Amino acid sequence: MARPRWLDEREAHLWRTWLRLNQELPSVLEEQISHDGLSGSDYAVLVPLSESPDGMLRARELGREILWDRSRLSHHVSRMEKRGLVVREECAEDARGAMVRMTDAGRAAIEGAAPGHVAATRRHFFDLLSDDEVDVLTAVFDRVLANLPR
Amino acid sequence: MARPRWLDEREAHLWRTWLRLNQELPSVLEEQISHDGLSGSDYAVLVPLSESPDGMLRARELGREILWDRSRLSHHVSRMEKRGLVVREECAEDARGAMVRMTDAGRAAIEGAAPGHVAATRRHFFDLLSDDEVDVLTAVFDRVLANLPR
DNA sequence: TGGATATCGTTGACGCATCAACAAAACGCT
DNA sequence: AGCGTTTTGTTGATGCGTCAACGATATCCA
Repeated sequence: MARPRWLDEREAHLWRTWLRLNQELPSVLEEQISHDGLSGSDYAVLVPLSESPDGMLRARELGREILWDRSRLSHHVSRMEKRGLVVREECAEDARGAMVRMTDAGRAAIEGAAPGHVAATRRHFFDLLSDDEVDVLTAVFDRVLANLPR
Repeated sequence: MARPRWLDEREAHLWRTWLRLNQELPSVLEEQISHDGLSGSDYAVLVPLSESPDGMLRARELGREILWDRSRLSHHVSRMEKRGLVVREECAEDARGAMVRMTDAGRAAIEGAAPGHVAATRRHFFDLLSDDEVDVLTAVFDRVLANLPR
């Protein structure tokens, strides 16, 4: 760890590109989502809710899905609640728990935003990839993710 | 744009993995950098400065390199200045401009942090990639980046 | 059963990012 | 030269993310 091998030119280029892409692509997609009155965070919260049976998840579960800590989720749910996108309810089987339920307005919001978001995702990402490249990226990302701590 | 093709299962998997990786890998690396008393933002600012001739860049240039807007850079430079990592100086050829110069303490900080950061980058990323995969990722990322608006 | 421990969600404080407004200086056009 | 426009950097207000502390409940284990 004291004197690691430095990155060679190819690696350095890839790394810079990766960093740049991670800054720019999300911000382009965020901007697209915002046209429909949602932030990227709103969208992240609403997706798992929309995929769940009653549009409802326990806060803990929801946080686990999107990798948010409890505090961040609680704060953001409060804001979304004020805007009428979700509501909190008591958790039947665990009195500590809180359920987060999507409102009709919430469902309408994400259903309105999703097509544009998917289209943007295609336009800026998938349309530019060959099938083989999708395979390589999937393999690499899965491997890197699996190797991360925790 | 009204009814785009939805993502198929392969694409959806890759997309979720990509989102997850973009959340987790930076946070793992940030945590590593923070061991050396720097934030990821500090590091981002110090890298271009350390690569520039006198450890000095015009604010505009610096912001362009790391894709930060002026306001963010100005605020962050103010904080770094208080901590003695950089100093502001007047710009000779443009009286509007501001130069940002790395102090000795700033150089010491990034030189102290860089080896660990590079090691972490290897451990969590490059060590897991084959040469061919580096090539594919480079090609893909360059292409995606070139296709982004602006 | 009871007391220690762990988990869950909320809250308030703080730091950082973003946005709009601004002043100063440079540029462009006639 | 002169006036409008553009660029540059700073500032203050606002909103979000993170952290530590907390009360409430559930779980564990003797």
